[in-house]
Amino acid sequence: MSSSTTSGHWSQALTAAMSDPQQILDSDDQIVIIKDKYPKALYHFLVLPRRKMPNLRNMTKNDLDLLKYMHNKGEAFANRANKELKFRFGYHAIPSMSHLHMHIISQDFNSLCLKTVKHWNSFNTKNFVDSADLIKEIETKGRFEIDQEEISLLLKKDLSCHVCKQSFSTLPKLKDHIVLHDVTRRENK
DNA sequence: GTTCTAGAAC
DNA sequence: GTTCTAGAAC
Repeated sequence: MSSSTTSGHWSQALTAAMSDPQQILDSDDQIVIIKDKYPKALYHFLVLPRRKMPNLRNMTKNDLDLLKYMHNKGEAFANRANKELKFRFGYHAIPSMSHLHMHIISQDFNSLCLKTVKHWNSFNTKNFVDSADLIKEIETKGRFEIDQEEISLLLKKDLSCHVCKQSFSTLPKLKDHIVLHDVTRRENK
């Protein structure tokens, strides 16, 4: 069988991971939590609903209960993993992998797997949709809107620090800079 | 999503 | 010469 058949294609890897007991960190009847295979920060996990969910812009109020459940499970999991670091919980507006997944990611971005401009911007522009914002917008407007063209431009735009907004010409320079910030922690004392 | 690597940028 | 990005992957 070819490796490019649908079930074996790279974009289906999350669906495969969900049914691999060795990869499951936590699960219940509604969700599964796994490690991101190429973590972009010290702590980087994914919350996946067991049932198939539409993509962000096809969500309706009927999906709110599960979205809230995923959010709460994600926050609890982050608290268990590390109480010092600041975390964000959210979805990529333009995801590469199939099967809806909520990222749980600490804001240190200290990782050798973070290698490209697109990596950086996918977590630090409007391509990263905070779970709380998604939920709020579906509650108030009944749906979530995405300007795909705007987002794909953002992914290529110049790099800037998520803490102080300083711009950098290359990713290595930005990575050298962000380690200087201690405000990736929850309390900046 | 990643790997590989050509050639642009420095 | 080295660093860095960006496009193909059959």
